[in-house]
Amino acid sequence: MAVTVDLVVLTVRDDGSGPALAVLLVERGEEPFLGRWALPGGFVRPDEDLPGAAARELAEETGLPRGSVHLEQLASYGTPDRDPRQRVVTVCYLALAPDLPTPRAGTDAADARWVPVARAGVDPGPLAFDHDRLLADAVERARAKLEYTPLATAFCAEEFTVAELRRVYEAVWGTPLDPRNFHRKVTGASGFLEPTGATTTRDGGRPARVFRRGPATALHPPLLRS
Amino acid sequence: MAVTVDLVVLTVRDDGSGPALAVLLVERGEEPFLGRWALPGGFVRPDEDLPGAAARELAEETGLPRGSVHLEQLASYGTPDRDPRQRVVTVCYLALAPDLPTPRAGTDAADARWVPVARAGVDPGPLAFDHDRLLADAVERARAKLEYTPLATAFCAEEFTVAELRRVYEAVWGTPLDPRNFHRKVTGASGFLEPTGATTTRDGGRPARVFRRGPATALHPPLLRS
DNA sequence: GCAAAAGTGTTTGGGGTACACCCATGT
DNA sequence: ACATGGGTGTACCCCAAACACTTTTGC
Repeated sequence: MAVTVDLVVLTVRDDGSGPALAVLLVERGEEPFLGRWALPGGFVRPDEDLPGAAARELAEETGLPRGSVHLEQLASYGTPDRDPRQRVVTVCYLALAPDLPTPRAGTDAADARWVPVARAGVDPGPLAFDHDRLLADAVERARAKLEYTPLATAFCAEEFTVAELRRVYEAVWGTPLDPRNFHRKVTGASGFLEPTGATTTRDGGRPARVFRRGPATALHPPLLRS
Repeated sequence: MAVTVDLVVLTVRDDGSGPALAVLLVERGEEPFLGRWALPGGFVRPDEDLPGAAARELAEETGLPRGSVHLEQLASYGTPDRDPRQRVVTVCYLALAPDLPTPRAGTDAADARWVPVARAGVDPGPLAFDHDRLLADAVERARAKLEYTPLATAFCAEEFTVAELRRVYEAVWGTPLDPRNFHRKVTGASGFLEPTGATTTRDGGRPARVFRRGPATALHPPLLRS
């Protein structure tokens, strides 16, 4: 029985009509499902643990330093026929990254690119294996986690403004938020944001204060989608 | 590489000082960790999926009909040295059951019993493998899920009173709750409880209305520990 | 009657939404 | 001066905590 890790790498990037949630997909260069789009992933090696395997695959696909990406286990999938070659149990990981350059294709992939989640699994057809389901589960988990954890900062650069953080929430949830109330809520949640003291005018208008993520691991009170 | 499922089976039962959260443990009858207490579990067979393997192990250990127990996947653990025999990745499942008779020992277990979670891993020493960690993760998940899902009903018999449901929450969370506000909240959450029309005086005092679980899958609004 | 538990009403405070308003910059 | 976005103040509403109070049984 083989064990793999699959990665749902999400980011927020402009898709032509404003910031949108996007997922990293690779075009398979081998059978099965040759030519189909799939989540990046690969086999767990005998000497590495599960988070280690996920981090290795992530580094191979994105070339990112390990510390700059949030990585968290989601769930495992092991239907006997999910891989036609042999019995494979896969452990799915969720990775959240700031807007990255277009990734390079990994060793066993023909191509790799960011795809808006609204089009993934639809536009060039369903994903390989059961990856449509993995992706749907991951997106729902990410949406829920933004409510009660400071995870949205994982989509931002190290330093960011409240408006940039708000655009992350709006992209992931797909809803517009009131800028004034959003500002009050996130600056009021203790440990969520730490002011750097700097300001920026990169968004135009009055200069915005610049923050970095604070030490909090949960949001009190939570931000609700309502 | 081998794949197993491990089960954290939780129930609420009287431990001498009122209702308390308890976990099903088995005494290992084989090496490794012979004589130590552990979570029930076993290898996934080549022809069964992960939920199927969990349900089979659960039935072998408790003898319960499959429909009466809530079963949900928690997480996977695969540190290379967690089993001294060979590389094993385990998928941990959480099962919630109403108060059951003392279970029979399974095929490869010397003994099986309910242990209050406060004593598990402490009283006769640490559990086998990394099961202390699995248990801690599972208990935290169960506590969190009671807040925003109707899962507490899985600890109750098919028909129950509001007070019985409240004692479940108090046992799992370890906090006393105001009976009046609790009553208003659970009866007000749409789809949580369905009245049967019957009443009972098994708790003494004024007769209590009897309920069964409703169709809701999430609680609006949630019950918060705060 | 009295104890015990079920269930309801009422007060009060905190947090959410909606939105008016002011602030600080670029052009 | 004006547009643009940052940030604050405030009124209103809903819900949750706290607790007084009524209801319905067993003994």
